[in-house]
Amino acid sequence: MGVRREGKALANTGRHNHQLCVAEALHRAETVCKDSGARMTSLRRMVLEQVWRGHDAVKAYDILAWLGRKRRSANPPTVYRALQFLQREGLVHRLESLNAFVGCSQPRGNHQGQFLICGKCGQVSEMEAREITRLVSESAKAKGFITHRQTIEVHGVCGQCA
Amino acid sequence: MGVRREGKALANTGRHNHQLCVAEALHRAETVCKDSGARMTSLRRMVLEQVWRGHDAVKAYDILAWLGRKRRSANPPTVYRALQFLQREGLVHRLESLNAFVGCSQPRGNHQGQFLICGKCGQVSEMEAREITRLVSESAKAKGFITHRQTIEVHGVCGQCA
DNA sequence: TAAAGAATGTTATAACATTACATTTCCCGG
DNA sequence: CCGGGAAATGTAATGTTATAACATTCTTTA
Repeated sequence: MGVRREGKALANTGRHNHQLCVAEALHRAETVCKDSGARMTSLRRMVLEQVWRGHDAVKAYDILAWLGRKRRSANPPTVYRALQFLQREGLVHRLESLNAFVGCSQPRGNHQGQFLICGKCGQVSEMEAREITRLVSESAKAKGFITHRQTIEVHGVCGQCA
Repeated sequence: MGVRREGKALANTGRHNHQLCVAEALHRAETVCKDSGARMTSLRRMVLEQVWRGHDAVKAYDILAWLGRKRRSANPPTVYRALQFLQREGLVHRLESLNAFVGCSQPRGNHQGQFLICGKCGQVSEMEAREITRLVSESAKAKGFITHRQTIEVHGVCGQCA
């Protein structure tokens, strides 16, 4: 595993003011939910806030541990249900190759992203290269395969670390 | 989960003679190991054979259960170690989005594949579209990111099922 | 053939995720 | 305002996936 951040809850990552990222993410969440008629409860807000504690991928059980300190009840289903909800609303993505979650900063309906995962600092950034999505779909189609969903996760080293 | 095959060990999948696939896979394995100086033991052969019981993805614990019937000792590390070895030799791939494994039919050194996973029949086929690999690397590079490894898994419906 | 290194055995536990059912909260029509 | 139904959350148990740590056996080769 690349990096440990448990408990620290650093406010700044790299050279930006991360408070702003969090605030924006929470605000987007309100908007998205208002639009879709979904309920943005306080539990879900807390989970989303934890997902956005930084720009690295966050483990369900880390969220659970943190939640345990803030409220009486916290069990796995609590966290997994909230994460599922946030995924449905497009506010959070699951990274299959890490068993972890990351916030989405462009939660427009149903987009396919590609994820760049830095092995040094753990930061994850999301690309949305429609050419890639298209090329993958077409290549699959050429083999008679109809694409529903693409999982594209790139492991390597980010610009800051290189 | 798409499909159950546990225990059945069908010889034919679709319209082909699967015995042949298995035989070829085992033969390739011998060659690959001879070339790399690695040891192809009987345990590893058995695991590889199970991975090739069909063209769908195989779970580590299914292999474990099967192994348990064939030999005295079978514990998780037995299987995971064999799978790790087979991955190193390029004979097997891990599908991150399924937590499962699939045999590789073109085990030339260090290739990057893309996997087409049918949600109906469970069959997995591997593409090796160098354009995709290239486009993904370049897109990442444009963001300052150096690619080491790509995980590309496409979920959808295969030609036979459609 | 003995030492070294590779492979496997063995026990235990860590890490990740879901099922099933009970209770509470929220919202809406009456 | 209030009662019924749906959504959300609580709770306990368990299922699934994976690794750590150390002991033993096997294989190669000097």
